[in-house]
Amino acid sequence: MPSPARPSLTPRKQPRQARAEATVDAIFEATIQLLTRPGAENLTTTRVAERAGVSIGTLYQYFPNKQALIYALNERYLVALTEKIEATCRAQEGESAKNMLKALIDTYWQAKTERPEVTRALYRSVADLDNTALIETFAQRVDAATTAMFSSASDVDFANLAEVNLTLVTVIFGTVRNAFERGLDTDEADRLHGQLLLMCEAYLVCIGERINHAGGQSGGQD
Amino acid sequence: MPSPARPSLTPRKQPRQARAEATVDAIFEATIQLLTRPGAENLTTTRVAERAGVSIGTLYQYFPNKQALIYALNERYLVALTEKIEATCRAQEGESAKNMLKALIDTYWQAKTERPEVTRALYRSVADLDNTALIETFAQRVDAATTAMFSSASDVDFANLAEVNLTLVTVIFGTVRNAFERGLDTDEADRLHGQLLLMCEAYLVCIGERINHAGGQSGGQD
Amino acid sequence: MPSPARPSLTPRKQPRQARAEATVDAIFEATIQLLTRPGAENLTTTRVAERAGVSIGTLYQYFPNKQALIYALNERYLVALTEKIEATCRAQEGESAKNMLKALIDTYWQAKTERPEVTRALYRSVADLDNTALIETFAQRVDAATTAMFSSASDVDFANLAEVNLTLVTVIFGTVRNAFERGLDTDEADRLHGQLLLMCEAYLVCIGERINHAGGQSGGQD
Amino acid sequence: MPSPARPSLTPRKQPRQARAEATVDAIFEATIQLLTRPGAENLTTTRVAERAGVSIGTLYQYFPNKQALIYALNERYLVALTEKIEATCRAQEGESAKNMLKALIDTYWQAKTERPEVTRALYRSVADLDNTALIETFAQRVDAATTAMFSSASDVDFANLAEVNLTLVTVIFGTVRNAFERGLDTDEADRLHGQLLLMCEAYLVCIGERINHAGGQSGGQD
DNA sequence: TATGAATGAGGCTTCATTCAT
DNA sequence: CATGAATGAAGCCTCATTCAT
Repeated sequence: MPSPARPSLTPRKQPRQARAEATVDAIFEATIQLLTRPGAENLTTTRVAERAGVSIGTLYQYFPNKQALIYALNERYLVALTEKIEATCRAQEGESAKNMLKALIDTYWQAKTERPEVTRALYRSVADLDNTALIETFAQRVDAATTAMFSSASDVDFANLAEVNLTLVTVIFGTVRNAFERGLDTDEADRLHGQLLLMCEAYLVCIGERINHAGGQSGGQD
Repeated sequence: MPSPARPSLTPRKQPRQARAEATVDAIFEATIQLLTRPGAENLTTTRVAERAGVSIGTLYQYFPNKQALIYALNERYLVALTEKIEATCRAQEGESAKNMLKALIDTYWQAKTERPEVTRALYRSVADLDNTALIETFAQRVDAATTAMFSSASDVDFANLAEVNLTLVTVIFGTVRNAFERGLDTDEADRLHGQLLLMCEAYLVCIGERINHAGGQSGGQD
Repeated sequence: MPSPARPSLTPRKQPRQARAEATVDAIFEATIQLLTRPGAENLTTTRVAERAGVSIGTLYQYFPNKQALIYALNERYLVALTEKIEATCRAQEGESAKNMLKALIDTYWQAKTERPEVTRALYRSVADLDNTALIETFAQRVDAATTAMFSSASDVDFANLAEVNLTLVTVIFGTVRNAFERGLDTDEADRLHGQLLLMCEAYLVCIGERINHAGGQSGGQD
Repeated sequence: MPSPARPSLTPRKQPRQARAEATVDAIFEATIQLLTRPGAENLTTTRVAERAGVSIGTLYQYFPNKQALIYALNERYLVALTEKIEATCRAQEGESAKNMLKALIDTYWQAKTERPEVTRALYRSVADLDNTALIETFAQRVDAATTAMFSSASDVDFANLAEVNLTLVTVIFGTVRNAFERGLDTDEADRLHGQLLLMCEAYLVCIGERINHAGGQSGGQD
């Protein structure tokens, strides 16, 4: 993957026919399979094509180069992840902050945990890819979604929403990833999961925002 | 790069003469330089040797293969980081939990921030290296150090030290890394740094351990 | 080159298109040419590809490594040699033992002599190759062929065919190779050729089998 | 082992002191050990020196280059083998031809069989060495020895001693080597050994020389 | 559009050999 | 004399990519 004169990362053509879409899917699937096998560093376009059951020429019909393939794969993953988070955020509109935290943590934790090898593989795959733009794009979408969610909390009024949101999002996502990389066993992971929620709640209490444990009755004039 | 028939990652020979030690240092330095340049995926043994001002053969006298070089570099970094943390922990013996948290976060944050490109480069460099063992070794040393520190806190008695320690360590390290990867500007970073400390303190309060918030006011003669 | 974790010696892909077959032939031919030049120890994949007029990548499309190339070349040679011997054996069915011996010796002698540099080169090329299996396979085919031939001899009935066959085959092939390696001049070689035949005939007489030197005159109803 | 401008093959200096002789012996022994291990193709001067317990510099004090080492090793082996054969020949002076044949075959067979891996290894080691001269030198010595022996046979008068001698020597040495390479089991080898002797005897009979099977009893006036 | 044979720059690594200490 | 750090030419092989069919 030589980087000077970085080539286009956008797919070469959009699959218009069903057949083409199936091909692209097969290629993605093959890539993931190879990526999640030991020896993933051996990911080669030839092997991807082989496993996808298409010729190498066909692969290059859909992706102008290897980086574009990896980029597209990560994009796909990030889109799905982001959409999950957005869905969670929408579903929590108007809920209590505590519920929001719980839902956010659960969603992210589960997303990272359900196919751990895939997560790990994707982390590795982007090592030498300039995916800053990708990351940023999706970070913004996530920030927007969580910000909107928290601003609708039924029981809290955030004085400095931006700061709190950044803190929570950074802590949650960072902690989950770290937990993930430490290879904790299920038991430890579960307990950590719980403690993370506790910590985030404690944070909200601490920053002086009143959480109406009792529900909305005490204030509500907002 | 971990594949069946994993080649040895241990250095080939220990430098015995002073000359040899200088050589190894030059190789490490050259590796870091190449790693922190854009196009880091182009790290090649040839270029490392070139930049280190030694022949390629000399490089291979000390490292049996490219992976071993990267591995050794990471080990070196982790050793230094771990030792810093251990020093911090020892220095905080008997202090208040709040001071401990502050010291721990500061130490780690600074370690990651002072040569950010190096940090970033090392993260990337290990992408396809089986460094699980390395990580685990140092995670244990760090856990031991922080556990010892927290257990000596002057103002708190942890009912479940292991769990609390794991939580704090995972949250702090994960958050710092994530903050770091998001490429926050200095201002955001500073605020996040503060909020992280706040959150950890709040966590300690929340789990029911009594922290003397009042510090001096309740008694004052401390 | 046989080492632990022996790499595959089987060709990588079968040529499907005519173009590909020509390529493989060119590679074989180039290998032989390089092998038969003085300095044969300098056989390198790069030079083979160069002389064959193909790129080094193409060579590796068909042979997974250098050993596989040498192995395939030897296999090819042994197949040809074995087939020649089998043909000779078939042609001698029902002949007299003496004729059989003559035909066998002549065939082998000629096969070794007609392109002596090739023979010599192949002997050298396999020096560090685990070709035991190859040798064994062809030794068995040859044994089978000669055994069948001798068992059909018109004038002899072998009491212990297996032993006699092994002896004759080992002596003939060993002697020819040795004669060959001694670098005898034509004259010496010719005389040795004759003496070898004589010796084998004498052996048959000696082991008590009746050879009808006189042809049919003695009776022949046996 | 690059061959152009073939460097000197003669040892650099003769060991004069006992210490030096021990060093050379250690180097030879180490070479044989490495040569007889699987992976013998990996014979390197560094490894030889290591195993011999001397520095690489010391090795080069005694051998100007790697080829010279291998050459010297083979020379040593051939000298020993030749001397064994010469001794046998001297011991058989005046004996019957049959006894001579038996002694010669036995000697050679045993020499090849007693350390088969060494034999095999040496065969391999010379693959890319121009040892023609070596071979020739020792072939001549052996020829001289066997010729002298046969000419002293008590019971035979060779009309064409040179031809007979060449034939016998070529057949015997070639057959033994071939038997050796076929990897025969002990049983087969033993029988072949016997048959080879038989064949050589039959040859002598056949070429019209009278062998006094009865030994001296029939006349003794010779 | 699909195929797969061909390409070749360039990566990793070895190892015979030298020479300053 | 011995040592062993350093050398660097050169070998093997991979793999992203192209293009004729």
